[in-house]
Amino acid sequence: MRTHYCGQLNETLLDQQVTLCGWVHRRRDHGGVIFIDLRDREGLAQVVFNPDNAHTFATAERVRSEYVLRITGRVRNRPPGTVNPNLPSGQIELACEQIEILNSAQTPPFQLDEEDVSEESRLRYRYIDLRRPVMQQRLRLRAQLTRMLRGFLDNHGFLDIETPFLTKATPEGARDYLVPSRTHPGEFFALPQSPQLFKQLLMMAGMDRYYQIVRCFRDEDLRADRQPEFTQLDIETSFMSEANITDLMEEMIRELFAKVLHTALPNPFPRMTYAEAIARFGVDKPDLRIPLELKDVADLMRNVDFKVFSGPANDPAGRVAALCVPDGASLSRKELDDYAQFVAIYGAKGLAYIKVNDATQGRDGLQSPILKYFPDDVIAAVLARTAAKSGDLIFFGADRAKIVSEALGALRIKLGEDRGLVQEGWQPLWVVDFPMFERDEQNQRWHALHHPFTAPKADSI
RNA sequence: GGAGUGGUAGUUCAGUUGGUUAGAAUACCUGCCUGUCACGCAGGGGGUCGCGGGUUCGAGUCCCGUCCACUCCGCCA
Repeated sequence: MRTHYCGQLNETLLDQQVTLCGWVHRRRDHGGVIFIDLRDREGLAQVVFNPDNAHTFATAERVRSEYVLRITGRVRNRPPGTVNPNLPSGQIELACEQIEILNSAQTPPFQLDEEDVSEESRLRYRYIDLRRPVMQQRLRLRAQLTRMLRGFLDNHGFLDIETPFLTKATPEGARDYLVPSRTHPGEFFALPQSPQLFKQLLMMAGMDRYYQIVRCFRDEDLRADRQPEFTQLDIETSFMSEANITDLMEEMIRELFAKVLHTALPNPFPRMTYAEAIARFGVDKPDLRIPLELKDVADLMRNVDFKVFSGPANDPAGRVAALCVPDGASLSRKELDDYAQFVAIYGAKGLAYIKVNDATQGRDGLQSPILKYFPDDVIAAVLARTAAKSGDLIFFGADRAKIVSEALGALRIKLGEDRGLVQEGWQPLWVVDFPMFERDEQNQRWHALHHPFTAPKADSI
C-alpha cells in the first residue's frame, strides 16, 4: 500500500517507514551504491540502495528507465554536503528496505526531459508525453482553472446546466461534425459548434444566469492554436447591461489570474474601440506587449507623384500607413525581401521602406527606392509622425484599407517576435464598439460580424 | 482548396561543389566505479538517407512524381 507521494517526502517524515509507488525517472549506478529517482505526479524522491541488502541491490541493478516500482524504506537525512537544493525533497532520501517491480518497461522512444520532440512522436507515445512534468503541469492548471471558474460563477448566482451533444445541424457559422443515425438511416446528428441555441432556450425559460464549461466541435481546418474540438466557458445572462457583463467578466479574469497564475492584472482593464485597434494595430485583438504602432500617412501622400501611394491616399476605401521599426536600418536586403514576401500572403503587392540612417540630415540621411517621389516637407512630416530615430526603418503599406491593416498588422506581430520586442507578462484589453456588419467583397454582401472574446496567442493549455 | 518549409541512427540534428566505409549529441548494451542527482570513465551495437522513377562512371546531395508532417492563407470566432 502506498503511504506517500514521492514529491511529498520531507524532513517531517524522518525515521519513518514509508512506501512509494512510481516510475524510474533516472538511475545512477556507482557500483557500490545505486540511486534511483522515483517519480510520481507530485515529484521526485531519491531512493538509495546499498549492497548490504543483496536482494534489493540486485533488483536495483536490473531496473531500467520507466519501470514501475513499489519501494518501502526509511526516510533519513542525506549525508552532509549531498543535499540537493533543486529538489523539494532534496534534504532527505529513502533508504530502501523492500523493492518490487510492478511493471517493466521498454526503452522510452524519447527522454522525458528532452525538448523539441516532434508532435508526431509525442502523440504516437501519448502516454509517455503525458508523463513529462510540463504536461502534468498543464493538466493540473486546467483542473485548477475550471475549479476556480465554477467557484466564482456559483458564487455569483450562475447555474451550471448541461446541454445536448447529439443535436440538429444549424445553418450558421462553421461546418458541423456529423454523426450517422442508426434509427433513422440516411440522417445525421450534428455535434454542437457551441451551445448557442440551448442557452437561449434557457434564458427564455427564465434561468437568468447560466454557465457551462463545455466541449465544442467545429469541422474546420486546423491552426497551431486551433483545434476542431475544444473546451470553452459558455455564459448567457438576462437583464444585464454591457457594463454589468464586462465588470463581472473582468472580476472573474482578475481573480483567475490572481489565484491560479499569481499575477495581478489592472483594475479596470483598459478599453479600446474597434476603430482605434484597427487604426493603431491593424487587428481587432491587438497584442499590446509589442511596442510598435501603425501610423496613418494618407494625408501626406495625396499629392506625391507616386500612384501606388497617392491612389489609395485619395480613395475613401484605401489606406496608407507606416510602421517604424526601431534599429531596423540594419535589416539586410534578404530580410527585407522576406518581409515583403510575408505581407504578400495578405494581399499586399509590395513593401516599401525607408532606412533612416541619420534622422538629422533630412533626405541625405535616408535610403530608399521611393525617396525620389517625396518632397522634403513630406519626408519631414513622415519622420515626425513615425518618431523615427537614427538607425530605424519605416515600412509602408498602401492599398485597400483591409489589405493594409491585415498586412501591416501581421507584420507588426512578426517583427515583434523576430526582433525580441514582445514584453513579458499580460496585457488585458477590452475592444469595444465592434461594427455589427462587415462587407464581404467577394460575395458583394454584408454579413454579421461576431464579437470575439479573443486573446493574443499564448501557450495552449 | 492554396502557398511555404521539412522528412538522414530510438530521439534531436549536421552532412560543403555530386566522389572512398553517411557523422555528432543524447538514448541503448557491456565492463569498471560506495554519495551521485543530466554521475563519471572505457568499450560496443544501431541507417531501406520517407517512397518510386530519372540524369550520371558515381546521388543523402541534382530533376520529376508521390506520400507524410508542420506553419500560414482561405476557412473558423
